[in-house]
Amino acid sequence: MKEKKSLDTTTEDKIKEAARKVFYRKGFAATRTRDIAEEAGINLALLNYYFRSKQKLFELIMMEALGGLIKGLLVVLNDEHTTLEEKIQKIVARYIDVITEEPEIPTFIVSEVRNNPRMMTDRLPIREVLDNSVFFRQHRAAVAAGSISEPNPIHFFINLLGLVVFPFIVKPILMAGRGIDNSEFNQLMQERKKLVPVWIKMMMGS
Amino acid sequence: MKEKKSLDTTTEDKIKEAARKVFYRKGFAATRTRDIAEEAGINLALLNYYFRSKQKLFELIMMEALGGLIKGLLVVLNDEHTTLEEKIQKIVARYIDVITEEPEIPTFIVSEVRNNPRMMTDRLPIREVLDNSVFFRQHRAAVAAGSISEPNPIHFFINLLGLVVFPFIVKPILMAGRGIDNSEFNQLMQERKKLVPVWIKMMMGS
DNA sequence: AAATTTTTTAATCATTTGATTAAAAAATTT
DNA sequence: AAATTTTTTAATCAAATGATTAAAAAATTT
Repeated sequence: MKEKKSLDTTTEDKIKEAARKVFYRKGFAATRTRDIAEEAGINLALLNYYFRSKQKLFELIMMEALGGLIKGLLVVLNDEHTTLEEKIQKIVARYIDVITEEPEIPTFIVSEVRNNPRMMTDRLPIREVLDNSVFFRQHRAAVAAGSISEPNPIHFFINLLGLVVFPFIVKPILMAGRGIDNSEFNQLMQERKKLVPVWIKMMMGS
Repeated sequence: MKEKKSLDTTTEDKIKEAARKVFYRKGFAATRTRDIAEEAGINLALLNYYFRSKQKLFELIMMEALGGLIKGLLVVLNDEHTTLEEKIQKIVARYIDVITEEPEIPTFIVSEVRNNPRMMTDRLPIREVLDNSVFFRQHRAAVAAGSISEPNPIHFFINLLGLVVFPFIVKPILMAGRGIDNSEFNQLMQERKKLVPVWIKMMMGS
């Protein structure tokens, strides 16, 4: 019989959280299993004891990261009771909040997908899910009705996502290159919760 | 006396080009010096003979990449004889062309700057150069005149850059997740040469 | 063409790194 | 509390990897 013994956290969780932190910050290739062990304050062998290998541990972290982001998105995207405009507001606000909590996640995903693009496709049928979403049905309807001028949903989606995510991707450059510190950056992102939906409306609207 | 003996290319250049290719694709940490040697078709020891170390070779590639991007930008940004609007058009068109030639460069830079943010600041005084550019003088003038509604130049610049660069960053996701192939992607980017300046005007204009 | 310098190669080193093992320690069951 | 199972540790392995060396080959100079 297995028992939950969450005196603080279990060893397994400590390792997973340490791995997440280090992988997010440095990526798979630059991460040493010893970095993770040290971060978690455990013996190196425990990592392999609980997770078999660095690769396996990494895949777990990556799938949880992708899964978390996508699941949250789909809930909003498939809400039958909100307008397109409301969905945009929700997506923007939610993603800015989620990524503010874990600012390294976009670069982490982008970097790792570069090395292994099949990661995205092999496990999740993104395309079908997106195309059949309420969101894109509403988008097509808006295009047909003439209230959205740019007909290509790819441009629409890239712009929406880019205006939200790109600032986090260049955050290190902004912080190093301009004199922007963390709280200043976060304030800018909070501003964008209101700004991005307005901008999108201005851009894509007729 | 040194002689140019460009029978095709010199060994040194072969190594540098191979290094560029491999570093761009896989990043510093995931690149093995043996990968570079193989790509260049040379003996491994030659890499160290010509460039001392992997690290030195990498820094050379990175500085050339950054330098190329920034130098091209500054020329446009500081042209006294073009309007703000014309500058935006030029920046968008130029960057889309340059990055289309070398689509991996944005993710390369973003990934590596994450691991070493001081790379950006230590060698190039980005901040001063940007703030004193004709471009931002014109931007401030446009804000003062009321023809641009969003006063914060950071938002302005992030949006401009993001609308251009972000698609390339998520290109692997688009190609894997959606059924977009290379020529389709490039066509979309060519479309954006016209679209982005219009969008920017709609977004940021009053 | 002999001498010298530059370039290239094969072999090897020393470290790093992911992973395993055998034994100790702790927890759980009987 | 003895036996068993689970968790943790220290030591070590084998492969990968950045770098060096000494010698060979090629090019250049004298």
